[in-house]
Amino acid sequence: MCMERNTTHKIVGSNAERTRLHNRQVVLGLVRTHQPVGRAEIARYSGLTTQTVSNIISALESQGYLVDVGRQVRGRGLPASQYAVNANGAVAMGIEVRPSAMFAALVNLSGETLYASRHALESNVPDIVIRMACAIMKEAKDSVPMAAGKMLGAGVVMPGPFGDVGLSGLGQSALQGWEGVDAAARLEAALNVPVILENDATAAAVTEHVSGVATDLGSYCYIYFGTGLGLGVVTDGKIMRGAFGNAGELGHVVVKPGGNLCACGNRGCLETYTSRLAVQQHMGKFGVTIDGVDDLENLFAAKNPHLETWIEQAVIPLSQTIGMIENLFDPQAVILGGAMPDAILDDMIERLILPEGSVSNRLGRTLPRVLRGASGRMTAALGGAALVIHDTITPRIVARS
Amino acid sequence: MCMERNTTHKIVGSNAERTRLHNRQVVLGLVRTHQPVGRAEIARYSGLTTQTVSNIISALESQGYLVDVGRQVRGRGLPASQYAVNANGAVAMGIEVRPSAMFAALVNLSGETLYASRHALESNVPDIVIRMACAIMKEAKDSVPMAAGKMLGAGVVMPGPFGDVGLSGLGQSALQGWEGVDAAARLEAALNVPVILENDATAAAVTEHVSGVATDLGSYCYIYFGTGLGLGVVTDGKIMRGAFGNAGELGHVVVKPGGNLCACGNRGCLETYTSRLAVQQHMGKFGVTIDGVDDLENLFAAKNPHLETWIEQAVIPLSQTIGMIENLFDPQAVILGGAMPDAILDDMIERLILPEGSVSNRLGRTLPRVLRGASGRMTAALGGAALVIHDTITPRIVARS
DNA sequence: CTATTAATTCAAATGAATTGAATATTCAAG
DNA sequence: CTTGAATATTCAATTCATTTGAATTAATAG
Repeated sequence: MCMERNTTHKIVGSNAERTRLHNRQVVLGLVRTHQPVGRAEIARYSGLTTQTVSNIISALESQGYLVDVGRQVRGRGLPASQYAVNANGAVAMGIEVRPSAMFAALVNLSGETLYASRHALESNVPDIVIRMACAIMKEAKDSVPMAAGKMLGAGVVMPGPFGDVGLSGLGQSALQGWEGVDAAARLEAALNVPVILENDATAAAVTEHVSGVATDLGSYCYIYFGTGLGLGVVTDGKIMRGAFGNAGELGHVVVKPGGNLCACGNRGCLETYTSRLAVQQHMGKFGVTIDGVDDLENLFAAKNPHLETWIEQAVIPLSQTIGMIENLFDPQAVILGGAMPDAILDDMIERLILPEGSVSNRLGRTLPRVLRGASGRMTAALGGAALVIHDTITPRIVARS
Repeated sequence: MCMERNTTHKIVGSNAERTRLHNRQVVLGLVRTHQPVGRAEIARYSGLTTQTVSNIISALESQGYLVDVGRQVRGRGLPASQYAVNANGAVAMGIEVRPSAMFAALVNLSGETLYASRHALESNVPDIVIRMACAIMKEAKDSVPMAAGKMLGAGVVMPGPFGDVGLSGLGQSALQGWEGVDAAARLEAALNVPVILENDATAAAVTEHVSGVATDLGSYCYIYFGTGLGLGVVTDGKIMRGAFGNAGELGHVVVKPGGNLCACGNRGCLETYTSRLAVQQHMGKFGVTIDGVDDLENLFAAKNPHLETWIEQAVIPLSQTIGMIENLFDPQAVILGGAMPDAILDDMIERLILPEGSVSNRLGRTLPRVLRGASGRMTAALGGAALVIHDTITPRIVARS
């Protein structure tokens, strides 16, 4: 039971201004993935004329998004002036709201963190959260003077699912007092910058696209270990949110009919086997309490046998789930990340027994089927910022060649 | 092991012509979903000016896509001229290629079938298939003279998965001699019309959008009972194909770890419980052979107890799967259809025990969670045609409101 | 040293949407 | 019954971004 998410997608007409915006994004996106790169080359990639690209690149350069990195002699003809994205040409704020704390990060166009913080929350009602968000924003701006006038917006990450659905109110994750609140609008008004609202898994997935292992991927899935277990999906460069913004509720997919009883009422939910909650419960049985990622990291480094047992068991439904994701989404790769130590994620990936019967089990593939993504407690906050950057970088029209 | 599918999506720039094309599609799509409707109303929906909409509608009318259905007095002001799509303003061909036969349909803009046929195939090597496709095309044109000059293209449906993947060569469904063949290009050259290549489930899903239960839906999933079991996914009006065109391999999702052994090597694939293959095998145990949809229909009408037992059992993993689909894709609805009799589909839907723990189990929903779609042996062929129509009707830019 | 190749820029043209004014038709008020 | 407000549509001129075609710059090949 959380705030409503407005995911109404409206079909709209296009005009010269939209065209311009779109082309700017196309050019920026192509420079990002091909940098350093010249105008003529971008023209070839984009299908635009060199003249158009030239105009756009001049504009982007004078606005500080791109930098000229000198000419590159490559055969005959006039050597092309090479351009690259100007890392500090713009910044974005990412704010993750959890029930008892807020995590925030200020990130630049290259995904580098310029500021990060954690603030405790006495309460998570809208007024308090919004006031805290403003304070954080101010603090970030003060500590990074360079960011002045370069703020693209804020990506706010809140626990899903959104709206009043069968999985709402499953305890720990819910925020109070947000029912029926238009969170994006309230935050936008208070912070005075564009605001994007998103769930943790999707935010994390986009981080990987902006600055991570998915930089060159257009279609991939991100399994996010948060409080529960989420799936962020990107297909053809587009984020998949679902009709009501609740796509990717991976934790409550049933992997073992008649298995463990889950808080949602189903039996055999993946979350009861493979998630932070699951590992906490498992370790609890042996009198070990886990408070954060650090605890897990230490236990793993100490080769705690109970933890190893858990991993061995957790990897079985996880392998099955990855096979399912592959067959349903046919991604270029599946990424694992979130609030799990890198070492454990790496270990899990090594132990996976990926099913042969999968469309991702293809001859001649070079990319591994499963990759490790960003992890740590800042992941979701960074993802919020990444979403904002993604929005300025990625165009919305994608046409088949 | 089937032909390669070119699903490379390229980011391209926009220009005046693309803008025009896009806006034409926007207008056509909005007229379709709101017909009968006036110019000013479309302007409001689309965000375009009335002048632009007026120009586009005039053009579409003179090209025969739209028809003026008279003025409608609705309060003050000049009564708006109402427009509707001209059902016979354009037609599309749908061709399904199966190992031993080809099914074809000629369909108009409203999704009405103007011609349908079945042709046996001695062999399914490219040359034979392509020659047959040309013959069918000619036959269709001859039998529907009205179609002359109105052919938008052909949608060719072939069994997936495409490429050399872990699920290839699972027997009955494979076509021979198509390895590495650029099927779309070959067909396009031979048929001399634009060709879209697609798998059965996706094609069926699009049928529902063009003329079925999904006319007003932007995000939905279609569970297709074909030889195997496929999932067609549409999110925000966009077809989800996956990175290699193989998204939606629902049949090989594991619903019961350690369960039935599947031809793909996995254990507990959904296909071994809920599919045409599964019902055939089940009935075979009792000496009943099933050759087509008709056989199933008769058995069901006769209340065959073995068939009823199968349905009872099949519905359990199906319910679980629908829950999974809901949680992963968050669709407005899940549609069931394909090579299963309506009566059986309806019965299955009635018997479903949909999980409570699903993001689709939302308060105040009006649409049922599961709908029955088109069925019958022509479904996939009709879907091919629907894809072509969808392509002319649906714009590719979708922006958030 | 000259011809060729390639990148970039300059200037004018094009195409589609927008803007603003004008016209047509109905409803409602006096 | 007349007049004014509301609504739909059209006409004409303008705007905006891209395209087109010619000119300029700079490197390599011969």
